[in-house]
Amino acid sequence: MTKRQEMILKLIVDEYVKAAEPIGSKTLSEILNVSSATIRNEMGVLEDLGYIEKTHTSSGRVPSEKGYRYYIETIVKNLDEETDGFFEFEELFNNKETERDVLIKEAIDLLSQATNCTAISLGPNAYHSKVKKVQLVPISSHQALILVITNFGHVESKQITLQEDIDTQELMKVIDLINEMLVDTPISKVSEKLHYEIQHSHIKELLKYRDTIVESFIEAFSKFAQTKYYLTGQSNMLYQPEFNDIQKLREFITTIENNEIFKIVEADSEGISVKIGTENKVTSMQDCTVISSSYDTADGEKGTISLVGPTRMDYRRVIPLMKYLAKHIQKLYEEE
Amino acid sequence: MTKRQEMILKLIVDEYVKAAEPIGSKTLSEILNVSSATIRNEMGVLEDLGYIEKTHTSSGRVPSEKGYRYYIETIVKNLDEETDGFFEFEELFNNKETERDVLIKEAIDLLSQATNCTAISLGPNAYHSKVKKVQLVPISSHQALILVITNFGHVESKQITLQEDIDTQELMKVIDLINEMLVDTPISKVSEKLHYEIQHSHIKELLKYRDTIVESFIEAFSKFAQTKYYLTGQSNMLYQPEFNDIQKLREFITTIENNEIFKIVEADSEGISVKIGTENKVTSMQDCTVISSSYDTADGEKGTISLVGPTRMDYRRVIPLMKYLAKHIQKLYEEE
DNA sequence: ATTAGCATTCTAAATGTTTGAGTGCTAAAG
DNA sequence: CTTTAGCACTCAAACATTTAGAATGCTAAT
Repeated sequence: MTKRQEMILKLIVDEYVKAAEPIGSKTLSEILNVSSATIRNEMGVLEDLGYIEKTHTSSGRVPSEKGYRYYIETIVKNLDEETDGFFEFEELFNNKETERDVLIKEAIDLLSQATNCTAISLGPNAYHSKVKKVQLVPISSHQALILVITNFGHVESKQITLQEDIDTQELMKVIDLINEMLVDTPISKVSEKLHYEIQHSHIKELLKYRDTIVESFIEAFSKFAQTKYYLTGQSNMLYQPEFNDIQKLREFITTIENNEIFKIVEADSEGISVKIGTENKVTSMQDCTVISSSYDTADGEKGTISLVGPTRMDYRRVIPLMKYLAKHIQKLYEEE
Repeated sequence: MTKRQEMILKLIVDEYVKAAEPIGSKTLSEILNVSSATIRNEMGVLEDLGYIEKTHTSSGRVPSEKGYRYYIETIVKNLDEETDGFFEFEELFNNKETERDVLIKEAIDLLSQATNCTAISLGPNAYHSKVKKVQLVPISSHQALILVITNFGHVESKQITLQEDIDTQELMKVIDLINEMLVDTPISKVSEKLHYEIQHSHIKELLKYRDTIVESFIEAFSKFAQTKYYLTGQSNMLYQPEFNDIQKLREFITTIENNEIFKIVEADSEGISVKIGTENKVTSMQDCTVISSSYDTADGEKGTISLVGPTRMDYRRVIPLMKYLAKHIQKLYEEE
């Protein structure tokens, strides 16, 4: 591809992103100061190469998926890291007062607003955190609350109903033992350890109904494995012209409500990943691009932020922004 | 209104609900065994009275809001309480194993599925619960977790950062005092009491940085006041013909995403409330009906379940169902 | 009070017409 | 060999026209 052809491809992408309408030779001839016929010839070549397409015989050109791909790899990747210009975001991250999770949520809100796309944060789960403390709080004569706290301050609780004939003293002793047993155990190992130790300790004799209690514990622990997520800005996106087709709009909303969108988002995502159109496997998303950028937390988990929008999105702005955000969120974890 | 006119109104509503298309005189004449001309005369009367409308000069009739109102007040209200026929729901409520909150969530899911409407559960907040226990759990050298537990087993937590020069011993003493101070205090009174007592106790001298600590406490408590909600089934609803208008669809989604829907839902709602079309104040909802049914919890709070759907919905089935659900959810609270 | 009959009204779908933006190709000019 | 002017051609989108059918209101007869 010649330098000029690349320039034309770049312009087609840029203009199409702005206008949402096929770009004709006349438009480009005005920008490049060559005749429209020349542009047409060059466009013919680009079309043969598969970088651009017509929507019908006599329409202007739009970028193909291959065209976008080229644009991203060649043009966006070579941009100087534009760390500036993200003024609102900087302001956000400079506010040291706000809690980390709240900050992330706000950043995601802002992201969706700034891009008119749907933004998603897939928080790291606490699966590899360690147990800090296990506790039982009685709340009535036959109800109690199991509390589990991790070294990163996550709390999960599970209510249990106590059998009539249980001795509170005994129970407390059991909890103390369990506590001792589990402190500093990674959440992922809890179930295993609990089952094993109980066979070899004197809890076995201590408590008749230990099975139900232990199961309740395990249930409480299993909550840590659930990845927390936050999704926002669907409505921004719906006003984009690609969603003028009512059937597509419905399918998109359905996909989101059924959480199918996470099938796409969770996938691989080492660093930044851009999936254009049919590169996504979920059919209702095949007019969309999904950009995911992941970050590492201190405890070895990975979190991901993602952006879902029409294939026609402003990659030049969005990709650096996503990198910037992931970097800063990672920093939040490192500071802790 | 004569008996026959009422019958015709009922039929128009019933048929329109099924077909989603204006009902003509011919259709009804077949059902009622009178000529279409007779029906036309009666329809003329009903239209003059404002119960039905035409969509254009030569169309069939559709119920007006006034017509729906009459239908609900006169025809639905007089139905024998049809407690049966809610087979799937009964099954749900008979499962005594499941936790209450999960059960409500499942019921709401089923409700939206069974009606093709959006269903919402506005859980009671814990504003009037009482403090059962307050606790501080250190999670690192300069991080700690404030835990607050209510008599109904709700837990809220807030992470705090500890000043370098704080003495853990001192801090624990403060927490003990606060605990003593607050046990059995209703959440709604906590802030007041905390501020008052602290002026009159020796905590004042005990701890330099008590202000930040106290504020963190209050923040943790304030989380109880937030009403928890659950919303499901938007996507079901979008496939209804009233959402063929793309603009309406977009506005509806936006309203939901911005939580504006709660403006409508929360309102009054003693017992069951049915708001038809323009009776709702949010403009994007004026082709919808919102049905809310509330229940009392043991601790004097009110919870609400709501159903949002097109004005053309099957009131005969939905209204008894909503009553049934509210009744059974209330029972869940009473059993505890 | 009911109904048959009929002219009237209006929508929705099918069909035709016009316009303009854009293309590809050819042949001339640089 | 590259660029460009010129022209015939294509197609979508907007607009106008036609047609069929469903429903109406009204009148006059039952």
